[in-house]
Amino acid sequence: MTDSEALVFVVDDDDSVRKALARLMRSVGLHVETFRSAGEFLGREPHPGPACLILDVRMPDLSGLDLQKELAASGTTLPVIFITGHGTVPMSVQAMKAGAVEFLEKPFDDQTLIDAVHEALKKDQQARLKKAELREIHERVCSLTPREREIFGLVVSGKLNKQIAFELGTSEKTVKAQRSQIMKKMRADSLADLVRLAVKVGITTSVDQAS
Amino acid sequence: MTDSEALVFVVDDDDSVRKALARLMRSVGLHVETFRSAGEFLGREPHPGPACLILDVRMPDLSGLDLQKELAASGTTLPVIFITGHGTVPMSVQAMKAGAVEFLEKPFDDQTLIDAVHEALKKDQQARLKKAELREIHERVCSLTPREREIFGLVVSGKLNKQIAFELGTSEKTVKAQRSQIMKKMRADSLADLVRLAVKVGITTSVDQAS
DNA sequence: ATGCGCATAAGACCAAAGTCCAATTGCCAA
DNA sequence: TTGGCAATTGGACTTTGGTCTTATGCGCAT
Repeated sequence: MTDSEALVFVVDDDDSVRKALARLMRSVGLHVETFRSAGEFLGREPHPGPACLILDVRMPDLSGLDLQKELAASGTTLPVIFITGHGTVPMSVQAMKAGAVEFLEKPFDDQTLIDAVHEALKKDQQARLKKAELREIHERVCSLTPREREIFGLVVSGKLNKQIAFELGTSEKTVKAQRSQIMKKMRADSLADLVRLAVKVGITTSVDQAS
Repeated sequence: MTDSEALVFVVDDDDSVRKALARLMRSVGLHVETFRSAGEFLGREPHPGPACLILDVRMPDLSGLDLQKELAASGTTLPVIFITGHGTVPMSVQAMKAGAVEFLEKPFDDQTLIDAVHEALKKDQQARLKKAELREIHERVCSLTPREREIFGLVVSGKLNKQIAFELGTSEKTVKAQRSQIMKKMRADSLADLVRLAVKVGITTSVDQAS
């Protein structure tokens, strides 16, 4: 699985900045794609591999902070590094609160930006791995029939087959049959595995006991 | 369980600022304790209830950012709100990276600070609840004998009693006996519960299967 | 030395879970 | 309409887990 290489997006309305950043990134072996506006960036199709975004705060139309908000709202979890010529404290605080990896004022040290980019890419890679794992599990959950999903929840809540049967108004036999179906479909080798899968996708039918 | 009330710590070397902040906090019904230096604050004993810290960045001796670092290093997870007269972007970025709730420049809006304090207290409360839960579970784990802990790990990894017995070179009978001891001591009503407890305290003996 | 906790283990027994096979019903799609 | 699939259930049987009781050997502390 040679997944595509790391990619750095640069969004800045200043041509020379874009060129300089692109050169810098390429000088350390990173692929770059540049955009002159937030809107232009939003038009592109998603990148399959690890990526991050270097973003100028001040831009015509949509500002960098607006774009960050936009991305978050659309569920895109791309790590963002801000650069700015005239940054203010409130601006940087807002950006960092919204999850920015770094907020750099021009002129900045090249190495500082490169370090930030590496950190951002690493973060994205981890997020992707986690997301992929969750998607995989979720897919298995989706392969369950509605009834099986229901029983799934009851099983991982620690209920006995007979209890489940009673609650659902069916027979214990049925529960057993579906239970093994669930184990197959979820590819769980043991109840312990099944519970862990349920925890990962946040399935908690029963009352999560407080101390 | 009437746990003690919320408490706001203020650390600032300026007398008038301390007084003003104390008055502001009291005006919204919050208890306050003020300190004129980081060192003085570090000398106090921990507060049992929800708390947060309003911290001036620039102070003689230990700066606010240093104190924040100090606290983190000592395992204290007190939410911090920074206030400063002459803040810079790098300063605020550092503070936010280190987990600060807010970073405000003087003069700031009273309500903004109050909102931040409430947010910080809420955060601390949640952190305390989570920590208390973990401590409780950890205590139960500590009540297990070394052998029981070992079996605990194997049980939640999904192994059968007979497999566990084989791996440990004992008999299945023994494993069963200790297994029920474990369930009692951990106060788990089912294997599912036990697995969830194990997940919470990060017990993963077996290979955590990747997709 | 005497007792206690821990690990060990056996027997007896029951409850629960898993497996294999077989069969029925109901609904959707070809 | 007819075939297929999901959901349902039963029977028979094995394996596993859980409980209770009882008992032994060991090391540590009083």
